[in-house]
Amino acid sequence: MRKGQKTRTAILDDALALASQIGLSGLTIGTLAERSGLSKSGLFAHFGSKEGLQLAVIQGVRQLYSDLVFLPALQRQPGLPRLRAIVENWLEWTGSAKLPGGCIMTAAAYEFDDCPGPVRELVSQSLRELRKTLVRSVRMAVDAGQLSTDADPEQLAFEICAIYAGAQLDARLFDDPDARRRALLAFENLLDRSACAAPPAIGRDASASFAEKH
Amino acid sequence: MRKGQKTRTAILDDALALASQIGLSGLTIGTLAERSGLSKSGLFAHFGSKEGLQLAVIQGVRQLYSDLVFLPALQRQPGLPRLRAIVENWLEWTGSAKLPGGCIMTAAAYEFDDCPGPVRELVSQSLRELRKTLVRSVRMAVDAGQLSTDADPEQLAFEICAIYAGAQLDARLFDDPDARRRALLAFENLLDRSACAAPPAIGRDASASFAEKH
DNA sequence: TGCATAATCGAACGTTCGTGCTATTATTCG
DNA sequence: CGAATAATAGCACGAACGTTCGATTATGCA
Repeated sequence: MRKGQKTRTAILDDALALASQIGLSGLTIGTLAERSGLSKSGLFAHFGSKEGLQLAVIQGVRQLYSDLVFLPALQRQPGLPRLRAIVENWLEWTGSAKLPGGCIMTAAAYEFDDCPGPVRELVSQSLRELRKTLVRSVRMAVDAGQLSTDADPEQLAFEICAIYAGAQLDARLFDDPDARRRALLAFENLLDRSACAAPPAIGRDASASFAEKH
Repeated sequence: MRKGQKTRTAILDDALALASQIGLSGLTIGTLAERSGLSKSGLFAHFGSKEGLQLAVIQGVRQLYSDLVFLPALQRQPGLPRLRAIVENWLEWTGSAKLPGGCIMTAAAYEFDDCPGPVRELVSQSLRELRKTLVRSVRMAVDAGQLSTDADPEQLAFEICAIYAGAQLDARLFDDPDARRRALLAFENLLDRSACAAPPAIGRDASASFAEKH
């Protein structure tokens, strides 16, 4: 790898950490340069503009999402096990990624939702893809007979995303250590609702047991 | 009312609209002064500092919340009707308030969740109060026999907040006109889960009918 | 009406912002 | 090794930032 690429990667590592704390627009070339041990102009040359830096950060986040959330989940069986893995990985990916200030993508979504431009577009597209992945996972679970055919994949995917966004707030704004547990419980409640028409009698015990274990 | 108070109120109106689009830290004294037809220093004198302006904006949002979401809901019977009113009002309050760029409080929550200081504290405290109000409303519904005694008020309140946060993203980032409908559906699903142990047989029809109507 | 006081303005401060340039130092490869 | 090229530093720029202060105008009450 060329030297330039190496420093660019190093810069982005710092940029992700910084952006997770102060946001994408709060991210400043001066402070980032100082933190990375480069001159302002030296750092600037790597991205061409502040917007270029912001886009690079988001691409970095996408890469991390992929590596820490989706790829590991592919090891699990399609359907419910994989969907559960995605949600579990998702809920702790900022920890694994050593991001000191929570999910950059979610914060950017709220930050740029009314600021037209390439950044908003990239964030929007990224989250749409994530949503599609969730929808597909739910569909697989339905096809595998693990969720009821009455389940509404789009609605479920929406609610899963909502749970994630809510968990972020509880964890970071309220400093609530129970946020993850609460989110997982909400997720399992979601699955219960769409559970397969089970052997009559006390049919919801099997899926409810998961939430109790965690 | 003194003249000063009047202009201060006018400034805050513009500030709320602006902050809803570009965020609390994006909000700038220069642009706000221009938009309000005041000089920078003239506007500055009303708030003493940028942080003072930000705090005033959040106080303004709290006032609007109160006027548009909670107070009208107090007209309804305690319990489920009031809880439903809160959620419905909440989901459309930014529209009623003519805020062009979505919910300032939610955006501020993600913006400041890692930035210690009075702003973060005020946002955090405001959302905690909102949460408590929801918990109380759920409890009333339980006491009134409208929700099962098995219902977990804290968990329900968490999920309601999550739904709201999720709806914001769908509406503003995805420009999805179905966001509100989806959110209300998620809410009704939540209530279904905690529905009272009903006259056996097909006990979930009464509460499900609401979602179908909307 | 007159006077104390409140409200607003204008200009300036020192910083920091993003962004160009030109030079200089490193790295890569024939 | 030496030449071509990549990578970085240094410096400067205009603009905008939050903030201060003294001057000026408008307001409200005796």
